[in-house]
Amino acid sequence: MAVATTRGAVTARRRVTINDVAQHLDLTKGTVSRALNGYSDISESTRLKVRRAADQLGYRPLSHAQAIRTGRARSIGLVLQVSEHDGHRPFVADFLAGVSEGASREDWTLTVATAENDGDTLRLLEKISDERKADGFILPRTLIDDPRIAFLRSHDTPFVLYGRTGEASGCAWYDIKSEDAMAEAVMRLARLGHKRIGFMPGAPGYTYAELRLGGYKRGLEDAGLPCDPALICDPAVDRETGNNRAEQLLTIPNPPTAIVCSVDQAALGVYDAARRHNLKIGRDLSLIAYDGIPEGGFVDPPMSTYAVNIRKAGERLADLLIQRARGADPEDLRELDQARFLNRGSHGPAPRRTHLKQ
Amino acid sequence: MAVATTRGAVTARRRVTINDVAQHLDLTKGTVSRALNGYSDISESTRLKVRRAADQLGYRPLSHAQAIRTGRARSIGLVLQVSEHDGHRPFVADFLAGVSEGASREDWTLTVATAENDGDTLRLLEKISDERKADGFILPRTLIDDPRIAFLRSHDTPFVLYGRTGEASGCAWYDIKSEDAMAEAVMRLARLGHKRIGFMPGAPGYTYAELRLGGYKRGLEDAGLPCDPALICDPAVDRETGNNRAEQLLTIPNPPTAIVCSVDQAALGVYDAARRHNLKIGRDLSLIAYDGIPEGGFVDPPMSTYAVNIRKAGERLADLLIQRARGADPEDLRELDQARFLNRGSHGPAPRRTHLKQ
DNA sequence: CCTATTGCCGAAACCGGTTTCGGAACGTTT
DNA sequence: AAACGTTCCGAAACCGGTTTCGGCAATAGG
Repeated sequence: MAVATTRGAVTARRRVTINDVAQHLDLTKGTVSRALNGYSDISESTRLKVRRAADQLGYRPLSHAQAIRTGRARSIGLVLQVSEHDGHRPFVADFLAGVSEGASREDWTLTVATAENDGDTLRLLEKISDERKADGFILPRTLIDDPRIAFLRSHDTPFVLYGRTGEASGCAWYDIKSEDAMAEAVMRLARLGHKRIGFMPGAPGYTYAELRLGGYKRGLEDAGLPCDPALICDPAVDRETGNNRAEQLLTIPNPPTAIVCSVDQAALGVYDAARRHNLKIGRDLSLIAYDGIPEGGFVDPPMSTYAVNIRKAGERLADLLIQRARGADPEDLRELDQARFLNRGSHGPAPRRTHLKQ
Repeated sequence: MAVATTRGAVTARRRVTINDVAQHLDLTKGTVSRALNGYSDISESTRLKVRRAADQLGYRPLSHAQAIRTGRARSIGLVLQVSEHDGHRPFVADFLAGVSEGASREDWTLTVATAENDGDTLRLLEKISDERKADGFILPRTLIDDPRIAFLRSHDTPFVLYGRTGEASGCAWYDIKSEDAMAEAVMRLARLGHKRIGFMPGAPGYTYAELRLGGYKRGLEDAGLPCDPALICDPAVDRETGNNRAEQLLTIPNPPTAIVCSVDQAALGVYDAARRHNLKIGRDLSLIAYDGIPEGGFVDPPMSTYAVNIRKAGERLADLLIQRARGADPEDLRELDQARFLNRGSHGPAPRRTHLKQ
């Protein structure tokens, strides 16, 4: 008669434990463990015998049995904050793929949780960390003043930031030089004859928003153009707000002939506003944005933008976190990468005379 | 002098273990454990004392220390297959939010991995299951003949399907009655006077595609319309293919005046094709799709579609899996839900005469 | 008043690994 | 031949929990 197991099925196939392997070879489990973990006090011949027997018997150590002694669960924690209207959602799949790839390369796994707000996030970080379901965390979307950092520090839990931060001392991070992209975008437009170049900032509070605004200003400076505060609209990260902010920019006296957007999603709204004003994007109004969302390729004309390899970001972050959890100095764990320009149809020479209704 | 800990920092705050709690109360750790886990052989007064002391000391059991004896890691496994061009990507964030919510409600967590192909998927399922990083799996996007099912069965690992399957005996699942939505869509269009209603199937091999096609056919039958094979185009799940398939439908003799799409993303392609043919969606060509992606609200006119509460799906699936892992009979773990119709502008009365170029 | 039952907790085994320690076997040096 | 050093493995402690078992004391029953 079949025996019910804890797994809920009726077959009674017992797990192969390290004891089974040891018994099969007439060794002790300690020896088997050391052999499999590459200790130097095991002879090459027994090491081989053990590895072969383990493979043959299909032995796979229980991760939590290992964790109890080693203290490491071999798991990366990731708490995603998914707000209702969030332009960053499309990236989630790619980002996960990258982190997962980077994790499994070192034989780690990924523990994911989602939070609605900041309080939730901290609560989840604490729980996952306290129960040691993860050995450390990747913190996406770094804030200028990020409560997660202080929190994890006080909990003595390793972490790696996706995005630099203000007080970054002792922090490991990976980031894209989006400020360079913004500066370069301004230069491109300036070279095409644009004198009035508007800017649409990203969500306030986030480090990237500050950096990209700085990049825009640097670009103006490099191009020898004045910085007119009226050309910098209010922040936008989604299509609808982007639409409104573009409206704001297009109705000032002497409106811009080009707009640089911090975020692709918001740039989609610029298309809407342009249509309303009878402006043809790429001819009457130039546009360069940032992120590289797939939708940017489908609009008419396709959007010129700086694309981020979000998957690679995830991969690198996973690698950095694992090193950090293994004790590496955070100061040595910092990487910067750059975005790739997608030269498409949304930017062109400055129009002779402005087509804008004044 | 500060002592370096395994966590990589320099503070030396030792973890509070069950022994600390026991010692603090002058009890044994066994008693503390039983008190915290609600055993009946512990008096109410000590139970209270223990719980209070645990809270006060900040005791939180190590999940893997528990797991080693109980055999349960309290973790839901999820292997996502993220192919390059995948219409299902936008859902990932919502789906994760749902699963995460359902998991944490029972104090479980979520272990996620991503795979490139079927082989990868099976390999990851095996690894995660063998190492017991997860107690069971949620299997999204059920195939008619799904290799994951046989695999997990043979590995004696619990699972719950998102989507029914062919040979579903002994399987737990959650699904949306998308076939009903398709049938209803056809009825709506028929009531609006449409006689020639086309259908764009979803990805072959998936259960949902088969079911939705069936729903379409049932709808025709209910409406008393003949089923013309020429009105059923080849499958499409992304915008570009949808565009091509729509072209296919619009160029047959006596083309349809309405199209029902299995997938929103593909329906976006129908907009492109219609524009090319100078057909105004909602007037010259009616369209009803399925999924409820956000982009559907931004196209012109907004897309009429059946929206799925993907977050709720994740939540229910998490709940079902946990029950399954706790030993519940899979036959009792089956739920059906329905999609909600978003009555927007992409469908309308059948045009008097066809506007299509023949 | 003695026995049977019940309530409640201590003691110890147990889960499946890892790591430390000591010592047997063998070769090398004086 | 004795002293010493290496190589390699067994034995046992250990990690932090859970679960089983047995026994003491208080209560109930006859």
